[in-house]
Amino acid sequence: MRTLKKIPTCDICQNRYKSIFKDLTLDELNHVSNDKGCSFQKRGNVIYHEGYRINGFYCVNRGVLKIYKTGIDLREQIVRFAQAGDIFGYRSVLSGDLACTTAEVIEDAVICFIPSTSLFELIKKNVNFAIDLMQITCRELKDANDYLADVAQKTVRERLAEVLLLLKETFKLDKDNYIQVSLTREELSNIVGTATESVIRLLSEFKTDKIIDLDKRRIKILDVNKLIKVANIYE
Amino acid sequence: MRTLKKIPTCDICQNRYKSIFKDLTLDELNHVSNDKGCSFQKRGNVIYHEGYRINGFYCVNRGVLKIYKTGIDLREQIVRFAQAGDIFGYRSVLSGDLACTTAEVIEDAVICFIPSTSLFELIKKNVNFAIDLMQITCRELKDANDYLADVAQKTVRERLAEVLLLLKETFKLDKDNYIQVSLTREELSNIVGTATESVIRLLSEFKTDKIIDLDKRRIKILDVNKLIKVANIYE
DNA sequence: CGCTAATTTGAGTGACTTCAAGCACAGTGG
DNA sequence: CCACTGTGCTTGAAGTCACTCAAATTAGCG
Repeated sequence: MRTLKKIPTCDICQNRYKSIFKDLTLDELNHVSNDKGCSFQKRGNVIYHEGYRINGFYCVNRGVLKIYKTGIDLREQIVRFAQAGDIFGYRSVLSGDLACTTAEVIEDAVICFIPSTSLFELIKKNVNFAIDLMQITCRELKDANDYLADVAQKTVRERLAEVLLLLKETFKLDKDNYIQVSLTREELSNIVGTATESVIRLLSEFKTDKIIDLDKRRIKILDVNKLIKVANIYE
Repeated sequence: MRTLKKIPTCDICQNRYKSIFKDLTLDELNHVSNDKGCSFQKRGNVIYHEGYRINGFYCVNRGVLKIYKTGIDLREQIVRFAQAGDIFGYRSVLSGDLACTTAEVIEDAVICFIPSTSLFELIKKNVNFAIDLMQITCRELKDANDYLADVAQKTVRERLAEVLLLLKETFKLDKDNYIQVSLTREELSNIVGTATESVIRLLSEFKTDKIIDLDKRRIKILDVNKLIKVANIYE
């Protein structure tokens, strides 16, 4: 961890208009900018730990984090990712209880910290901000419920296929059409909710079936429709 | 469904102070009371269907509902219950998209309907209401994430034990210490995320082990500590 | 009407199958 | 050299299917 000397101010932040701060006035935005802290964080760094109190929330300037719960036998269950423009840690601040997840950097990141007082001020001052915040929470809630039903009902094979599609949507593709995120097989298994070996086996099956292509940790989806079929998704 | 002639007004509602409306002024409350509709609903009635648009949210005056998602093969996944004082359907209203769950009555209920315009008015007028609403959403989000990790990592046996403990907390006990809710084995399996037969088998195992007692659909927890052990819960 | 008969619904059991976890171990590469 | 990936093998948990039994609903009908 390294506190940045040159803190990226919010008004010129690239993520401004796709972030929760999009509806702030310039004045409100500058307030946030003044109140916030900012740091550089390397892969593996933990921003906050499950069970600890946090007195503010975080906004990702760049980089990627995994947000996970620690289950039985210390096994991680990844519940979501956070990348440029995303906020995390706000749930604990809003509900005033301890962090129920851990946030860990998986791609070197620059992360801003906004104290909870600023958050509540914004909610009070700017109703559109409050509604935006609710919508983010609601979106997360919907995703969580959707995924809950999947995990409870689908096979590991179906879930892995679905997770690959989800990763594709979340992280977009690089120039070679590989999904732009580097996850270990274990991390993948911690999203799907299965054993690492199962992920390895299924991935190589998918590769044999020409559904995906693998290059180390990089994954390219060759046949989206087949993958959708395997994932058992209609709609 | 039957529209009630005598609508229970919010100001004298028994659930007022444990509901989302606890921080409203009397004036605001009367506004809600004027805008709302109210109906009597029998077991089996569906209040709204997954995939449909709803232009308001619901508040339970009395009775119990299950809120579920429909997964593959039309199998239900119950994500939560709603009972006296609880609101439901608000997520779709806030995020402005289609209902992602179905709400069905499992114990004859009286349900009020508050149009979305009233909801947004309240958010704009009363910041404490807005914060309360956020906290409810956050609580639901936490529960969903917690349960996601469980379903992904725990065995059916552990999950059933956990669900029984959850039901005990949610529905309290009657005079004979039975959990005050009547669920079919299939509904139980739709919470746990397993086959009906598995629930039946495990329940009778728990009974043999003197952990619970069964009387038709009624369930009594005889040994909470044992159940906690089976559920693999520390903390 | 009241009283069976017929049908449906839910609970429970047993036999069988399969998915996926777990373990042990062998590469591989940063 | 350690963390990660990959493979083979075994085993057990849990799903599926097929069925019985009991209770509750509905239909039939004298």
